[in-house]
Amino acid sequence: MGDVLETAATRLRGVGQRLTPNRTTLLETLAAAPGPLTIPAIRELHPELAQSSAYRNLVVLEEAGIVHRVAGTDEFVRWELAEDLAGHHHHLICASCGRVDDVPASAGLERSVAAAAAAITRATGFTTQHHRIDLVGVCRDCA
Amino acid sequence: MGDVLETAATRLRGVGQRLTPNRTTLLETLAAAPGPLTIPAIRELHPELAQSSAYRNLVVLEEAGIVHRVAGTDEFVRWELAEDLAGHHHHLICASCGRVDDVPASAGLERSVAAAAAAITRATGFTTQHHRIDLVGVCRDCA
DNA sequence: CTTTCTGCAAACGATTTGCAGCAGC
DNA sequence: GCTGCTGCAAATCGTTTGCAGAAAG
Repeated sequence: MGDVLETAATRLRGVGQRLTPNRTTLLETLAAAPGPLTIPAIRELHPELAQSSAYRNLVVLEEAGIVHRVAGTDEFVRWELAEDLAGHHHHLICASCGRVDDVPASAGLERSVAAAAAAITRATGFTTQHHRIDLVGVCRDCA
Repeated sequence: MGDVLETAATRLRGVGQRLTPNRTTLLETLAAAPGPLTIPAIRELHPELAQSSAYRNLVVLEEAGIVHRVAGTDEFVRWELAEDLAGHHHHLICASCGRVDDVPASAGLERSVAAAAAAITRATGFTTQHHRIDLVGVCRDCA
């Protein structure tokens, strides 16, 4: 975590920005979460954070390459730490309650995806930079 | 295609609705597309379709299990035929132009995903119903 | 002091909805 | 007729932005 903040400070400075208290709060919140969070969820944990600051700072953090925007199933955008800070992972999406949790990527699966991506590049000319795997189902709590 | 319309008519009737000209247009457009479409894209192909009718009818078709809503990278929701009508596939998402194309799923990859899903159920209690794999990169045209 | 950051309130834009008229049964 | 469908225009709501003051360097 201290690591995340330090990296964040460096990357922000590289874009001419500072690591402010609001931004620290955002990063600590995302780092502690089991999966990507919506802005309402973040603000529920930290009501003192003004809505506009949350939105604005997440955009700044995104431009600095520290956080990442994730599209879920519902109408809310979700945010998580960038993969080089949080590690590569996939998402478990509960179709019943909308909750999104991280799962570490398995080596076998990664290998299969890489092989498929290579075949696609050969066949279509599409170059894969990264991938996104979501398992949609029912979480333990909703079962 | 005639098949799709016939199935659609049946499923709509099951929900107390009809297969109208507007709905037929929507389904034909989605069936002919190489990937999921945004509503603006659909309306560009068929400007005679009123915006509200497009939104409203896609919701009806979704409730009837004929089409499916997919979240992309940009702010627009995209629509495609339900998987039992279009076949299981994954998505190539161009990070540069936002375009989304379908690719057939490879058997090896599907096997790996199934194995990973089984391991996750054992470890976390999450039950996977289906999955979503997106390869994000640069399409041939943007390269 | 200059520049960035903040929070309020207003603006934006994709999507949804109310309503009056039209079409299918 | 009754019920559902359509299109217009207005409302909704997550998100973005303008602006004036506060904080950092």
